[in-house]
Amino acid sequence: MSDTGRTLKGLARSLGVSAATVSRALSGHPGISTGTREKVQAAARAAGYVPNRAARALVTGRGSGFVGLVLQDPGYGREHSYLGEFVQGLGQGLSDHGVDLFLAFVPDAQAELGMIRNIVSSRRADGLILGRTTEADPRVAWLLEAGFPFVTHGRTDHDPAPFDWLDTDGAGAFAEAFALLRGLGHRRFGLVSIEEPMTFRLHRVEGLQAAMAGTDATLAVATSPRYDTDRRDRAIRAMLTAPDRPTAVLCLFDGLALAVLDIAAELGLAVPGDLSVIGFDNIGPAAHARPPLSTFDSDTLEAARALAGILVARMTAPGAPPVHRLIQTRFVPRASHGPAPANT
Amino acid sequence: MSDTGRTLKGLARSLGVSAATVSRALSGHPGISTGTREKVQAAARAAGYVPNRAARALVTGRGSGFVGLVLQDPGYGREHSYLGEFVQGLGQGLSDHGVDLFLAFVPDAQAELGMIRNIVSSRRADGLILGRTTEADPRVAWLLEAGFPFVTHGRTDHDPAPFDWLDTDGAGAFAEAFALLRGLGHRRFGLVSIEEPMTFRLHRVEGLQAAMAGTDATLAVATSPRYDTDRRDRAIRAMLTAPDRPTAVLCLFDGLALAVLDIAAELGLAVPGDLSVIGFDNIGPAAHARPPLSTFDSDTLEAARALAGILVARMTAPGAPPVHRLIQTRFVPRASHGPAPANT
DNA sequence: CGGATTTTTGCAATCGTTTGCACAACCACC
DNA sequence: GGTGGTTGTGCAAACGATTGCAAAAATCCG
Repeated sequence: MSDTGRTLKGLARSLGVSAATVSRALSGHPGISTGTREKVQAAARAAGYVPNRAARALVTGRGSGFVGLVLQDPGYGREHSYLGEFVQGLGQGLSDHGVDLFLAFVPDAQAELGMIRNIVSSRRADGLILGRTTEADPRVAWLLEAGFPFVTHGRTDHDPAPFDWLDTDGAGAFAEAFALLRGLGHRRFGLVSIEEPMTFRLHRVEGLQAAMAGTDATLAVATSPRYDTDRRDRAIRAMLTAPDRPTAVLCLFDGLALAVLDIAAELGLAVPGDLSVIGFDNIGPAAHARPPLSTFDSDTLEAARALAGILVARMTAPGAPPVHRLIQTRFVPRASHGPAPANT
Repeated sequence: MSDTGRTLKGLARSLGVSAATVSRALSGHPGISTGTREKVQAAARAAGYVPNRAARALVTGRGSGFVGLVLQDPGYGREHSYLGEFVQGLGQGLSDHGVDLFLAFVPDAQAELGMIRNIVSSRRADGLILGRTTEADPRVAWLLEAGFPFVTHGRTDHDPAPFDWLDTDGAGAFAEAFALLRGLGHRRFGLVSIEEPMTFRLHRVEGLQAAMAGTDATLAVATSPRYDTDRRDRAIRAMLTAPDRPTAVLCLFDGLALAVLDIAAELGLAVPGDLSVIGFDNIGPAAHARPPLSTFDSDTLEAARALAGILVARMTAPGAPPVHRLIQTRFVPRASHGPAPANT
């Protein structure tokens, strides 16, 4: 047999010991003499032995060594820079713990749920990361019932949540943006948002409304389905051509803000002279927009890395109390906001 | 036992047949009567049975159902939009074939090679995708020797290559760019490039040089290490302030072109009045640059999807002749190029 | 130096699936 | 109703690792 060094058994044979001894020596189990342990470890290293993952996973029942991330195909849409950053952060965070990231792509929400079930049943992953949470998220409900380790990026309507989550403080950011613009003399505000019941929308809007409460500021809202650019543009155009158009517009995320910038230019509105615009996320194009977009940086990379850490901790200690982490954002002032126009 | 429906054996027991029969019925093997087959399939569906991947992989020796992509950490640098698009394309292409994508992150080239060896030895993946090839790529050499299925995005110096690759026709694009600018009256050209021996650099530069041969056009070259923005900016600045500065600059990729745009603005050079700039890749920010960047679109998403298809084909037919695919680029004319200045 | 104790090691079962081979059942034909 | 040929099914041995339990070896102690 030529499997010397490739398999446990082969390695054991070439050393004249049993497979059990080799296994214990390599995994640092007690009950192995220091001499044998060192001999085995040296031989394993020399032979370049790497345990077969499938075999290990099979016997231990867990330990595929993967963490899964299920992505809806149009979900991250053309938001590739976000996806790239998120994935890279996760990968970095996981590789510190010797875990690999596995990605599954599905066409829609229903397929996503099916895929999650499939992953759990086939034991293809030891844990899952859920992005883009909704208020009543069926994925969360199912995983909770299945008792499978997971962490969400974003909150749901559970309170307190019996699972781990990490979220960015959108409410705080929007309150901060309001205060800033208010201080610059703005009184008529606009909000460009989406229709989907994502929790990040909820929190940002609530943060804004809470900050506005008690002031004499007004709010016009433009919403559209997330991936319908036509309706989005129509809604924005309507908002900007209304009689009492806002002088300051907050956008749920940068993609919307960039659209506002384009439409403002098309309508002959000067930014920030006539109109202030503030986004959220600080995606790549924001810095290169005309004018460069003022926005909030949520450090996706770092958030993803933290998510990875939380999940790994959960997988190793299933019983630990849930971890909830709210990440503060950082305002990135660029050139798309300024004082309210004089004639207001 | 409560494993009815969760495992093959349990399913078999509840049906009163043997595990072998269930296995054959589900995997469509011949020699099973239609009646039993349908009964088994129905029961499996009803019970939501999903085969355990580890067990299957263990017995078949292959078939972990994963394809691996190893990424160097600073490798894709801040090029997250590229990474996101690439990963998404791969995922889409693979999921069509029931294969999942798995990502491993490593800090440097040496670790990457180690990781590849590790993946192959542990049978964690059935195939690998290699990005960012260099001319003499050690990963390729090793995988070739190991006889492990892989496909590269980009060529190496093998000719003809005894493996599958897919690449974008950078030579063609740069020749096209030269012809275009030449037709607009430009005679003094600049090239902003990097120092690393990536094959995409080689091909683009060769394409440009071949197109220039026999003309009276001149070429100034600015190079720097890929991720050293200081040296990059100094090199660009030197090129643009030289006595006979170029009137048209080709950039190896968009990131460099955006830097050229910034530096030109800083130096008071009008684009495209004084200087034409053309990039490559058509990344997100290119469309939002000032002025919007003329560039070449290589449709990363589609390329990645094609890569996935090539790899799956290779995994199922290891002996087939190597596939080589050169993807044509599409010029995206925007506002950063124009006729040569009059006083030249 | 013999027995008790502790250490070190090996045996064998197990995880869930696939698959070669043998066997049972059925049909048809002479 | 034997013989021969299909067909459909089950038995059992893998795949490569982990681990409870028992046996063997080493150590200790009086």
